Amino acid sequence: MNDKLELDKRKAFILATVVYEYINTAEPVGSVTLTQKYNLGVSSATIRNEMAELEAGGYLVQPHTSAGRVPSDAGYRTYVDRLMQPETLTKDDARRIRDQFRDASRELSEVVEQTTRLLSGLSGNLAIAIAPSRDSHAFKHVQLIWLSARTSLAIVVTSGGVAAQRVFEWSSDVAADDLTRLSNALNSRFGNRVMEAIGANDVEAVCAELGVTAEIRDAVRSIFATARQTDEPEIAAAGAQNLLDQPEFHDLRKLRAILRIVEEQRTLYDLIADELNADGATAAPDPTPHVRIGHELRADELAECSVVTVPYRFGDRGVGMLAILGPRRMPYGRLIALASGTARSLGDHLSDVEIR
Amino acid sequence: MNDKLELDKRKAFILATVVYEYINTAEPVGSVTLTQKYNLGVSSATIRNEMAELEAGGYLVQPHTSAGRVPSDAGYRTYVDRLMQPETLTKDDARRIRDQFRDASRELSEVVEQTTRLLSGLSGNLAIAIAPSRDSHAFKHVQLIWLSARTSLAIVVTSGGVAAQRVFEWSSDVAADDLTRLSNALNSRFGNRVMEAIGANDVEAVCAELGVTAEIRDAVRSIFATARQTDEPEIAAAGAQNLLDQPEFHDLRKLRAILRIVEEQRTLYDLIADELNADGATAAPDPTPHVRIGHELRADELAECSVVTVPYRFGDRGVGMLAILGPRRMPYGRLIALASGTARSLGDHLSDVEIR
DNA sequence: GCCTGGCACTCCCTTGTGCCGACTGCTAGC
DNA sequence: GCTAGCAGTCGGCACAAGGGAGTGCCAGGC
Repeated sequence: MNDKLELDKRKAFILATVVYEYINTAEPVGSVTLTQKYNLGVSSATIRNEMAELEAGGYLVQPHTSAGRVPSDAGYRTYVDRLMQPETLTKDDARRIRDQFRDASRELSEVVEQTTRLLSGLSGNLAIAIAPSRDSHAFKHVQLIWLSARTSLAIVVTSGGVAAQRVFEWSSDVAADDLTRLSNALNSRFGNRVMEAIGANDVEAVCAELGVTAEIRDAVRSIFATARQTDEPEIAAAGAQNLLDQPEFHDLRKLRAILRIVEEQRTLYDLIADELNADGATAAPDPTPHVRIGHELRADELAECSVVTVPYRFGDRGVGMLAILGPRRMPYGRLIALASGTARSLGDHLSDVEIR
Repeated sequence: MNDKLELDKRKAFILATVVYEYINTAEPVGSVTLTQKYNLGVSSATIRNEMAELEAGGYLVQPHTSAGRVPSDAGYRTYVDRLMQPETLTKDDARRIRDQFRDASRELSEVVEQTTRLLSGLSGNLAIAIAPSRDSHAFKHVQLIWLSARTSLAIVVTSGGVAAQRVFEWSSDVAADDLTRLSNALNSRFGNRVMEAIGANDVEAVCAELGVTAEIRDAVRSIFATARQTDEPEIAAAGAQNLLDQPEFHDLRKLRAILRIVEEQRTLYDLIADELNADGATAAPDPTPHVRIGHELRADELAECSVVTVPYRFGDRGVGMLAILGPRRMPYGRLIALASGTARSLGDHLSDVEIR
């Protein structure tokens, strides 16, 4: 690849047109097609020369000698960064997004799941969403509920809703009053604190002050740990069957490889969350969609895929991630508009739902 | 099809062997293969005559003139009902099921989802699970929690855990005491009643007795309605990518048709829940797995599929459903054992988790 | 110096053909 | 009632031929 190749106006136009045409037709683009379909003012021979140079520059590749040209990763990259027209949401898409969130669930994890379904339906690709880490939620309430002398229910509520709930069975009788006092103490101590900032030590300190049994102390510690749930990020994906429509996935092996990645929550998370962690949960996320193309994804199975990611905010600090995964040959402009539009609406919806 | 054809011992053995062989190889079975691989004591010509009669009787079909035989729906049906050996769980499968439930989640919907993953992994097919209807849960607790003068959090807990939670914003100030009194009244009135038996009227009656505002009354009514959630049954599916391995689904059109069904929660529910509703939630379910084969599923797209369903119990009355969907050419004995073993373990786990 | 028409060449893909192999049904004989 | 043998059928594979799309290059023109 020759990075020094500057694209003059005509080369840029040809490259843009090849990418555009290939995205729409899935067929390698030849010089004659180009001159016939687009008004270039020069002959196909000239285009051939230009295309040869674009290939030498690393922007295009030829599947085989007598075929047309197909964009390379670098070709797509240039297209996305410099050549394509930014798009805005179509009226119809905007309406569907609005409708979806008007009667969306009020429960965080359900909203996230519904959003992947919406986004996969609109985009015709695979949609993925990561819920904001519970560590960034604000603590709202804990309630230890007396069910019987030997059983209690514990519930922890954060700004995202019920974050943990668990029934405990005690080895000795427990008084309802004690549970209430403990609940009140925990609530007044931790009210509105970020979950991340509530450690096991803090919980134990409160328990110690009230002199509750070791059994109850352990129970409370464990319910707070569950509520933080730092280990398993919540992630949802929908629309894998959309990929079947794409000719690049008619090869079953490729399809399988991709589905395997999607099936593994962990790899899927790693794929999408790069930028989430880079930003850090505290910094305000850059709400611009990011595009990663082919090998930029650093996974051989995804060499023919691209991913559009965009963060969405949950309250003041929480950040989640939306993503669209599809073939490199995806309509970038439209998908970027869809992703950022959906992320915005999702953020708005969540600030409605958030417990303040 | 000729229902009067009685299967003598030899015909039965030949049919069983053809089904068995086809299940294992996915290739039409010819008379010579049969005589060579299995000790039949007669020549291939005799087998040919027998197979011709089995075809006339509707048990076998020929994909084309010069091909071997393949079982028909009726052939599989006879195999499943009368010919095959019942299997028990292998030690290895039993261990994996045990391991899974040992550290499974304690939250109902999560358990259901994890179970589909387990069952799809073990069976190598698509696994589906329907959570027991919340109508059959027992009411355990409602708590109206004062967050601020104008906001409250309402939580309804049933035997299945937190069934509903919602933040309400009031148009006028609300006293914490009023919320507590209302919570107590509702709890003592409804304690342990089946959710199904708690109607909007009952809720309103309690509210009227305490003289709460219309706003609060509506809020309570709505949170109870959400908790019952009769409309949208909870359903999970996992392992669709397993179907890619099966040669019958290498045709992308068929695969698409099936994925479309699985994607639609509603159709998926209808597919599995037949027997759930037939039994009624009150009757103790027959814990024997049911098998439906090909056209018995009453869906053209599933003409080449079979489904194994088995109910599992949740507490005394609640019933959910597990299912395995795969090609007709599935190892029925093994899958039946897996399904019923998993259903049993799931039921046991749930009675641990259930709030009593 | 850049552009263009023309041409030879390359390679894929489709179509057609022939052959092999698998399997059946039938018949005559044991 | 069973069996051996045989003719017939059909799918699938290998192979060759032809068409088509597209390229690179070259010589000539503006």
